[in-house]
Amino acid sequence: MVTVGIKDVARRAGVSPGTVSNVLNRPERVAAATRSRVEEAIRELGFVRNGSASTLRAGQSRAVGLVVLDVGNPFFVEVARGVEDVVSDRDHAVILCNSGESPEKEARNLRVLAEQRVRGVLITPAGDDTSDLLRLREHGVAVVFVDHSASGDVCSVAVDDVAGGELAVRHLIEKGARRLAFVSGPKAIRQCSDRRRGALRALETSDLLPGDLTDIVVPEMNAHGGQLAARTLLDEGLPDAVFCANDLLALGVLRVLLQAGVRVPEDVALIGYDDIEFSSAAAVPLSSIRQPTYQLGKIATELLLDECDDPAGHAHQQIMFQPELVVRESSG
Amino acid sequence: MVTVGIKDVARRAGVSPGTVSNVLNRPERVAAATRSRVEEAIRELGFVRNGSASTLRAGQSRAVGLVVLDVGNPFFVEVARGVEDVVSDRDHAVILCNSGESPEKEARNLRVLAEQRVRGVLITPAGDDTSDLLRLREHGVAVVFVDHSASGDVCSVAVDDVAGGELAVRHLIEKGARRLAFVSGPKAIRQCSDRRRGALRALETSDLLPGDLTDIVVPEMNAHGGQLAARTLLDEGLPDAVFCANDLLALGVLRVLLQAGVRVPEDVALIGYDDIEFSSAAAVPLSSIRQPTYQLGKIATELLLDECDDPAGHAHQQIMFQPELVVRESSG
DNA sequence: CTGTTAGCGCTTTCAA
DNA sequence: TTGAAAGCGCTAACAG
Repeated sequence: MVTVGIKDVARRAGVSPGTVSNVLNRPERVAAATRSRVEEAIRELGFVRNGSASTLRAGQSRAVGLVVLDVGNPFFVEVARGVEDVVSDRDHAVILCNSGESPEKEARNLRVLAEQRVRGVLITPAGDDTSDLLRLREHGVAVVFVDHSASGDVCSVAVDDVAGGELAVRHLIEKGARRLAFVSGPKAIRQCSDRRRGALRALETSDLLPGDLTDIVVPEMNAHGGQLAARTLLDEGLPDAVFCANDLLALGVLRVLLQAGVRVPEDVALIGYDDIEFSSAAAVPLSSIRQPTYQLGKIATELLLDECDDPAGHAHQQIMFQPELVVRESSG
Repeated sequence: MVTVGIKDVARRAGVSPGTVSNVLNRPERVAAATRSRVEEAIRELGFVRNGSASTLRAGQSRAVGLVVLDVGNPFFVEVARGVEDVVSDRDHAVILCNSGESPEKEARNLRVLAEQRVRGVLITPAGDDTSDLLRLREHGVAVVFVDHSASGDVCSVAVDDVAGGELAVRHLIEKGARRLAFVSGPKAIRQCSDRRRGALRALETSDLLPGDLTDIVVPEMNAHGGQLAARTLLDEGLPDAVFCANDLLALGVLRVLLQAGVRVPEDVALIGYDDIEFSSAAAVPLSSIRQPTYQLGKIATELLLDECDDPAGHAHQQIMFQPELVVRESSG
């Protein structure tokens, strides 16, 4: 095992360690000839800068944390892509963490990120208690909420989920649905409660009553959760239409319904949320609510890094996008 | 911005910094009373250990790197789940990197991981030149190949892709296919070339000739690549059956074929690879080759951490799983 | 433009 | 069982 430090490089190039550090961090301050001598020594020796040492000395790293609810969900993968693109443009790294919708796992992830002294954290919170996050900020870690709208003194980039829920359910009602079901994950997840509120709002502007919407809550917002929900639906009597809080749930519901011989959309209309790529390729192409997913990640990261680069001159912003209805066969 | 160090904790608890460090790292060596006093001080002060400092001092971090070809591919997400489970059991962290099948991005990722002084790297290499990786090992970073079989002095966990390719194509031939196409990403990706070799082997054991298999190579192994391939197929004349190097490609092919009015499997039979969750829910449920994906990640990580914990007593292992044919409608 | 120097916060002998 | 002290490798003043 070889360990090459900045001193070894300095010796080899016949300069001081400080100069090597300058070549690494502020190359413009070093004479071209010296610089190339140092660069050659670095190459010859296979020197790799010790990130811990520079982070320790500089007081902060060149990494940001991204904490998502479910890495298995293509929605978050697309967000991550947006983050990654900006971050690597600015020569930083992303540490991707998965909270699996669990506040405990989220807290563990945040502890690790705090220990790593990341410059900032992009997070879709798993619960409604964001006090841990505010504590992070006191330690000098910037925070931006992703797919979650904040108030006042934090940046956030979100999509109007109430509007999205309303869009989905109004569409189902226009297609003739009178008895509806809403399939979602735990109510503590804001995306779920907001989309539900939107659904209720659509009911209000129709001749239906709140009681015409049945809630089915499952523990996880993935295809497995959807399958569970569909079985409940099958047991308790099918509604005219089902609105799922995301496409993964809808795909699971679709699968079980089709297996049971239920026709979609003839017997039951179905709509999901997020418009992930797989939805259009499903057994019955899935109607959904589309969000500017990549943009969410991209803009959130720009906000975060701007805040890190100039904390004083930074004004917190809350950005809210509008979602869009995509109609396909499942509700056509 | 608050900065609480180990010294502050020590002062508050009325002990020395060394004792605080012991509470953090070897609690059993500290008297119970002292320990709880220190723990209380930690809580009161909101102390978070500086990971850079401890990594610097200890010479290595408690993190491992995972470099995958495509985070957008559910196959790798499932691998990552296996990795994550083991790693968090052992109180380590994962730094997840995406090479996007590009050796350049891979090299950048490896540099970052080397700077972070990760204990080890789990990687599915993007090219066939693994010399960068061997260099990593000289710097004391353990390496385990995932979904890629190595020889002799490195650990690897893989699935027999030649056997898988053979399984897929033999099945298509048994179903009556005489003219076949193989859709894959760049040949430099080992998964592609191995699966193709398997396909040819199946041809050999039949009455078909190598010329009966047409190669369609697309730049990216995702749904978009599949769509491209399908258009080529449509232009150049359809074969009886299509074997895709992964399910994402197959899903893309399926979509374009169906849009063009081609019936699957009546006009063209189709089989993918990986058996990702979405495949069974596709417009025409997709036949595929199943691999023990989660196990791949889990076992690779165990091998890696064992090597890190006891480099001397560690014997390198190459583990090879056998894949399994899953027949669904698309080739039924 | 380059060298010297003083730590960043923590771990880890070694003594007490 | 606890304390004192010596760095880990690097950066950022400051001097030259």
